[in-house]
Amino acid sequence: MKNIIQPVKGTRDFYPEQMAIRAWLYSILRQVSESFGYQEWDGPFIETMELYAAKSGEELVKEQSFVFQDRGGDFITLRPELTPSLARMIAARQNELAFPVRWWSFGPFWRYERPQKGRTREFFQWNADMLGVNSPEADAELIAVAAAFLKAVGLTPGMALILVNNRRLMEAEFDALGILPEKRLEVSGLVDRSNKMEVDKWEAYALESGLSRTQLAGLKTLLENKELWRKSDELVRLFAALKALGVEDYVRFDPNIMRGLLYYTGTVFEAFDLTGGVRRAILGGGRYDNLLAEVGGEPLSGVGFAMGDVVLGIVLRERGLIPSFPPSPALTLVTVFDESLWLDSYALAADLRRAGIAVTCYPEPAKLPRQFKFADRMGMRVALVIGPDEATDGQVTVKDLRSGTQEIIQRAAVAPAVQRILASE
RNA sequence: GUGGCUGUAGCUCAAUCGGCAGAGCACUUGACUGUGGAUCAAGAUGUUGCGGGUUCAAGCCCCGUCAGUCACCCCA
Repeated sequence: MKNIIQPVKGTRDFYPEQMAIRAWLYSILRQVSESFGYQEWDGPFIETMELYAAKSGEELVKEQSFVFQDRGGDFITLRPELTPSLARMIAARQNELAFPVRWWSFGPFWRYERPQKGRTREFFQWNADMLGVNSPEADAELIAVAAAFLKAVGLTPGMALILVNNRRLMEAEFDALGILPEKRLEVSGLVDRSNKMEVDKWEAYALESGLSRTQLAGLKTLLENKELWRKSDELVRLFAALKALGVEDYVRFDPNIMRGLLYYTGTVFEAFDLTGGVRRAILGGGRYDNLLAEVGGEPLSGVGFAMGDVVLGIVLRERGLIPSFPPSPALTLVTVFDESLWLDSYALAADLRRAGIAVTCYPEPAKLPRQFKFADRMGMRVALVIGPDEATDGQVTVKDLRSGTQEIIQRAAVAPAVQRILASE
C-alpha cells in the first residue's frame, strides 16, 4: 500500500464494477439518442489551444484546461468540452453534410479544477446537438431527448425536472426594467445565482452591482413570475411542441435559468434533481447561433446539450437506480479437478463456447472449495465438474449454484442443461 | 485560486490527560482429502500519508508537505 503510486488528482479508476456501470450508461445513451435518429460521432481528445481561445477567451483555457506544449512547441489542450470540436468539424464539411445534422457523442473530457462533490478533473460527457434548424420546435426535440433519457434511467418527473427559459425574453424584460445592455451579463449572473444564495445576501449583492431598488424589485417580481413564458412566442411554441412530444411532465418554465455561457442566444435549459443532495445541474444546454462563425465557418444555428456522468452518477446512486451486474460476464465455471483431468475441463469449456455459452474455465487444478468459492464471488450460476468418476463414464456433474442442486449427465447433454439453468430465473 | 474538515490493517472506524496500536468486515487455514453462500475455531495484517520539531515518551501537540473531502470561485 505504502509505495503504490497515486492516481492523478481528480481522476477515477474504473474497476470492472464501475466499468459495467459506465457501459450500462453508454448503452442507454445510445438507445435514447438513436431512437431520435441521432448519429454517433467523436472528435479528437486533444485540440489546439486556439480552438478554445477563439470562443472562450484565453484566460479560461489556460487556467481551467490541461494545456501542454508538444515537442514542436505547439500548445495542445486536452478537450474541456465538445462543442468547439463540433463547430470545427461541421465547418470543415459545411457544404457536403446533410442538414439538419443530428449528432451525439459520449467520451472523456478534462478540466483543471479543484475536485469536489460532483466535479472531477476527468469526466465523461454525453453531448447531443442539432444544427441547421432554428426553431422552437427543434429546441423542443433536444429537450425531449433529454427527457427520454431521464425516463430511461428511471428518473420520474417527481425526481428530476428540466427547467427552461429563454434569453431573448429575459433581455427584453431587462430592457423594460431599464437595465442597460452592458449590464445584461452581470445581471444574468445574478439571476443564475438567485437560487443558490440566501435572499438578503443576494439582494445586497444585487444593489452592490449597481441595480436600483426599483430595478431589484422589478427583477424579483420577474423571477417569481411563472407565467412569464406566455410573453415569448418562442416559449409558447416550445411548450406546445413539448406537449406534442409527450414530455411536458418533465419540463417547467423557470426564469431563474440563464446559464453562464456567452454563446447561448435563445432557449436555455437545465435538468435538476429536485430533492437530492446535489444541487448541481444534471445536464444543461440551449440554442446557439454564432458558433460556427467563430471557427471560420458560415453562420449556422444549432441547439444542443451536454450531460456529465459524475453528477448523474451521484443522483442515480442516491435514488438506487443503478442496476447491479454480475461480476463475471461468463456465468458458467468449469472446474479443474486435478492435473490429469485438466485438459478434459478445457475441452469441455471449448465445447460449451462452440455452443454459444460464455464459459470460464478455472486456470489450474485447485481445491474444489476454492473453485466453488471463486464461482460464487464472480456471481456465476453454473459450476461443472469432471472428476475421475465422471471421466470414466463420459459424464459431467452440472450444479445449479443458485438452487444448490446438481445432476450427473452425459457430456453431449451438458450444453442444453447449462442453457436451461441460465435461462431460468 | 481562497477557506473548513479528515488522513490509523485490504475496507469501515476505535484508541480516555501525550503513556503497551485495537475492533468489525474482508483475508488465510481448519472443522469439511469431490462442492460455494451459512456457522464455529484458529491465524496473519501496520513506516498511524510523508518530512521535520517539542517531549522521558507523539496516532494524539507544533510547523511544513502531499492526498482526500466539503464549501467558495468557476461551470465551456
